[in-house]
Amino acid sequence: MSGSQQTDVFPSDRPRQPLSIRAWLSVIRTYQTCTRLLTERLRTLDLTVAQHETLANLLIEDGVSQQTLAARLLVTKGNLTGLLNRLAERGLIERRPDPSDGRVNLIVLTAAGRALATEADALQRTYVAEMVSPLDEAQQTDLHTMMKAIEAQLHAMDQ
Amino acid sequence: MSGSQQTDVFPSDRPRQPLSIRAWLSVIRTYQTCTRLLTERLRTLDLTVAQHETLANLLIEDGVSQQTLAARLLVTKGNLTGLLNRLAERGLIERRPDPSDGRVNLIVLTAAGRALATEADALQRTYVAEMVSPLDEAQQTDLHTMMKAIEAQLHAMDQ
DNA sequence: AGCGTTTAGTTTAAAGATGAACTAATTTGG
DNA sequence: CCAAATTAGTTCATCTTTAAACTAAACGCT
Repeated sequence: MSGSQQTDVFPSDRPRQPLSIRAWLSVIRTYQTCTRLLTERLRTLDLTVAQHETLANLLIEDGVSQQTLAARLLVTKGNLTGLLNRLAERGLIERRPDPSDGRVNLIVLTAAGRALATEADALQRTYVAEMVSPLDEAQQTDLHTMMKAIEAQLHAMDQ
Repeated sequence: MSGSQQTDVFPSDRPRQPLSIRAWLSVIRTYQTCTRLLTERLRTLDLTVAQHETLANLLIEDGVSQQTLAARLLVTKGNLTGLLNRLAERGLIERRPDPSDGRVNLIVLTAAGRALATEADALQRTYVAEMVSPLDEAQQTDLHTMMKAIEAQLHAMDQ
């Protein structure tokens, strides 16, 4: 699935569409292309994007409950159970009982998990920096601002 | 999964991170939030996002091969087989043999499929327009330009 | 004509994702 | 103090997705 296939790929931005749709479709396509390429690069570390995101999140702060982690990752708790099972099988994370609440698992990185997460994090930083390099600082700031505005609007729409 | 849960959700944009990472993380989060909300809305039409995207693409032009459709949707052909199976079971699309090439299925919308695709398309336009409304026209144009620049860079990186 | 390659589509195994139903532990109110 | 409600996590059915192996048809070339 490597090798540029922006072949005939059809005119998704035909002028017929309103500006808002064209703008957002470009976000969708770019996001998907970015994810696909990141997937390939993470394969060198034997990690999927979902696994990487989980580890990266734990690298910032571990020792949190599955609920908290699921909220941060924007995934369902059912999904997270399977994700953590696979990471635990590989010895990258551990579930520890919370002494103050018998229902809770506290999720922590193992040493191996922390090492791998650090590698993956470096890979991602390099990748994103390169990908975004055509934009100057002002544009990157604008992009961030605009996305925050849209996200706020989405939360407002989800009354 | 409705109801705003931008609860404690943790400081994903901590100043520690470089600007490029913060900017791109905001794209990821916004994309995911957008998808989640669109999923909810499409449920009123009994469509998943993947199904809607397939139908929307066929609405622009049908009578194309599965390969072509897969390339347009940025999904694998194996994925598309299952997707089309489910849409065909519901009578929304049809596979027609290509008289000029015995290997090819030409995918066409049925009348029901066209009607549903049209409804979903209207829903999506309204949704995206509302979501993007905090941005003025110039910003929407900038967003589109920036995404195209990043996408071009990604294709360059995928030598 | 015929052999080898390419191309179209299906199938499969594994991971990911959701929402709903379920179990177990904790909290809350009376 | 205890029944009811809430919360944490797992399990399940369903759908999405990928990569790889496979079948069948078409093409290319000598």
